[in-house]
Amino acid sequence: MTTLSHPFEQFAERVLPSTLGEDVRCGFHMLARCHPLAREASLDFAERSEQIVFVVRGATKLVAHASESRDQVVAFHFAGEVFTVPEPDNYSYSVCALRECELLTFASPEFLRLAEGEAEIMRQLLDSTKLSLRRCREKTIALGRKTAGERVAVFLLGMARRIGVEQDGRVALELPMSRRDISESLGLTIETVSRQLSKLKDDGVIETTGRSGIVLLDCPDLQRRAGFLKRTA
Amino acid sequence: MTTLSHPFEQFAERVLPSTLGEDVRCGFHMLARCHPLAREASLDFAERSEQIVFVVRGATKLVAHASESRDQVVAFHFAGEVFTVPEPDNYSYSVCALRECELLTFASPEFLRLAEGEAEIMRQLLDSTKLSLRRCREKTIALGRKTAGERVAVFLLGMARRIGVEQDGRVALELPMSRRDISESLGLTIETVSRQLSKLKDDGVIETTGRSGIVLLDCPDLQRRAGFLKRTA
DNA sequence: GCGCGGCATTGATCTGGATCAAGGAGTTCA
DNA sequence: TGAACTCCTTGATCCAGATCAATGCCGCGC
Repeated sequence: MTTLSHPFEQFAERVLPSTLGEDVRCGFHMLARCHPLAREASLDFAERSEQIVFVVRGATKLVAHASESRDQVVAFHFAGEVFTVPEPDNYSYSVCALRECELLTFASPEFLRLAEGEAEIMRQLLDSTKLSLRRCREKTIALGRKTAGERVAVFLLGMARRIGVEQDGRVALELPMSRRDISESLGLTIETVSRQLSKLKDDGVIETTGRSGIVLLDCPDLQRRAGFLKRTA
Repeated sequence: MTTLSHPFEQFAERVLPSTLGEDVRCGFHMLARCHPLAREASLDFAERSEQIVFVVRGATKLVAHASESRDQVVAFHFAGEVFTVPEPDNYSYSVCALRECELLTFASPEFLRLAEGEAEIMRQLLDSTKLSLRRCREKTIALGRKTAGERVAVFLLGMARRIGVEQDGRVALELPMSRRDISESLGLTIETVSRQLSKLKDDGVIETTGRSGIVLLDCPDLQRRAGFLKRTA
């Protein structure tokens, strides 16, 4: 990845087809808003229309505000991902930086007007929306039917697939989110998440280093603890 | 609505643009599979690719199977709606008829190949996927952060908007799903749902008639009980 | 390096909703 | 129209995870 290129270039390379006409490309460029975000800073779209967000660099959480001091982390998103922030209705949503971050945002109606004729972009948008939907449904299953231990196992396996580094069977993770973020994502409390992680450590399934480092020592065991369907291999 | 027309006609009228070429339209027709479903019958896509489903008539639930006897109702869908059933991964999904039903299904990859050049259809598909995503996120918030009482209130208000009949301030509902379906949707037990409904009845917020009839007498009160953000009117 | 502040862990207690266990009321079908 | 089945409601008890309360430890700033 060319780390020093302009944010829009990164977006274009990832999302826009190379055959795209210069005028349309320019339209997207005009529409793009760049947001450098410090750690813990958040983007609030309270008054605005649906937004399309591209994570140029860093890691983010999409948070829904149910009421004072009751936030639900709806999703985590990492560099290179595209996602949609709904306009506020029963809840208001905001995007918060887990680490220092660079985001590109587009007002959705204008984006769609530009993209409508471009089959490739529409396809990309549909794909990323379907990916979000799939993840959200899996979260629904976890929150509706799983125990604390299962939820934590599901979380670790999901993060391993997305940001893990495999090395001889083990997977090393550098979690960008705090225990609070994890608990607000899993519908648990900080204490319960901590206890479950301690239990996994005691059982020799994971190792932790500092606050954010986790090594998954036994993924098959975690898989069993996650309460997934038995793979009908 | 012309109740006796062929299922595919209903789909075409709702989803396909009137300007669509006869050959493409014919392609969709070839791809469509019609499924008349009796009450409680379900369509299982265990071995197949992602599916696009159109509800011609009736009411359905999308169910995820987490493990034996632990099902989560991911969504309800009513006549005229389009939704996507993911291909099985950690969970397997099925669509189940709440009442006698008629469904039209399409294998997603083939559908997309046909739709790719048709901006209007892609737009519709994106819109219905975003609607599913929005509802799924709201469910996530409910399951992650809300009490039993709040979840039931959210459920009733949601159903009121979708299948309620308003008459002088009250909203009459004829729920097509059982208490079990509701509990599996809200991540609760049958008993808890029943108790919460009884409480609402005692408090004069709703009235029930038979097993499936519910009248919402005081929607503002329900709104308060749902634990939504205060509307910053 | 060292001390400070916030995050994480660990322990003790409490509680909302699950589970277990009967009854009661709607539907259906003879 | 009534018998039987299924679904729903209501009550009693239990428990996973929340809440309350210290303590410990990492990481930053000086």
